[in-house]
Amino acid sequence: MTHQTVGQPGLPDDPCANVVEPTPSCPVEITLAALHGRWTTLVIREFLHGGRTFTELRRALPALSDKVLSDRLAHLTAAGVLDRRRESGWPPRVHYTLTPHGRRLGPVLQALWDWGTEQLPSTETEGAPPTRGASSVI
Amino acid sequence: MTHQTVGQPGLPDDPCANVVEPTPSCPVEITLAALHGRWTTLVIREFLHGGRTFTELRRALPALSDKVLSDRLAHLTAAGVLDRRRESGWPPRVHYTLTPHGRRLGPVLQALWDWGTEQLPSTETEGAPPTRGASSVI
DNA sequence: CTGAATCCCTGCCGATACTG
DNA sequence: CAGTATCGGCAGGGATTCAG
Repeated sequence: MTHQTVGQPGLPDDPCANVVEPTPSCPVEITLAALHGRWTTLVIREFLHGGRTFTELRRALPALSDKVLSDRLAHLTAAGVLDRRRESGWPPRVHYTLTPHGRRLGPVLQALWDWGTEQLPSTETEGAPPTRGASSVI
Repeated sequence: MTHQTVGQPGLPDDPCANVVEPTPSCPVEITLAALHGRWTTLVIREFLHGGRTFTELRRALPALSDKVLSDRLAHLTAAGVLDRRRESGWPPRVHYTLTPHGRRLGPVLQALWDWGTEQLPSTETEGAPPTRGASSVI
């Protein structure tokens, strides 16, 4: 996405901050691409609690089909978020863990969470009913 | 998405942190929904530099079609990110600005940017070539 | 000037069935 | 056990055209 936030120092004049169309090389796009797809963030959440095997994930997320779970794991592995390790022995098991890079998604998800829990301040036009608060989850 | 990051205090046992399927009421989903869609983050970037009119945005992002720009503005307005104000006079112009809520997307985009610029550390299995660094933007 | 309506096309998601 | 192959449905995105 090629942004730079308000007055924030640190990314003063990155050339990417001026692109005029979506490009996969933009850092914001890279991150959004890593998080892209339904279920992806829920899968990552599971890993923030520790390593998991395919079956453990399937039990943790029963509504997620094998195919999509497989897709997500492959995608996250390719993105450098997960580390895939075949355990020797029988039955064959594959153990996934967050890479150090993947672990640093924690603050990113925290930022997403924080914004999502924020009340919509009634500063838009009138007084928006505060029914969209953070209290009613699921 | 119903996460809670690693050991981070602040969201200790939010009920949403345990959902087993994607739900629109999860804070992470709310934020990702606000950012959802191609061009969306680029549009937000424009607003981090100040208010804009439809035409100004069209000039800033020439490759963005009118329809999609219109869609994005409507979507961001509905999400409480933008404030839409019809300017009286002729020709009719509409001025958009970030709401306070929308302005707080700055840190979120910063977090996304930061993760995207991070080097993939060669700690995954072997030595991954650092060809995916943050240096080559657009 | 600022969109809304329409059409087509592509890519994602889910379900099912099959393999090392 | 841990995936891959295939298919269908549906929503997103782009181009074009029309309206307030």
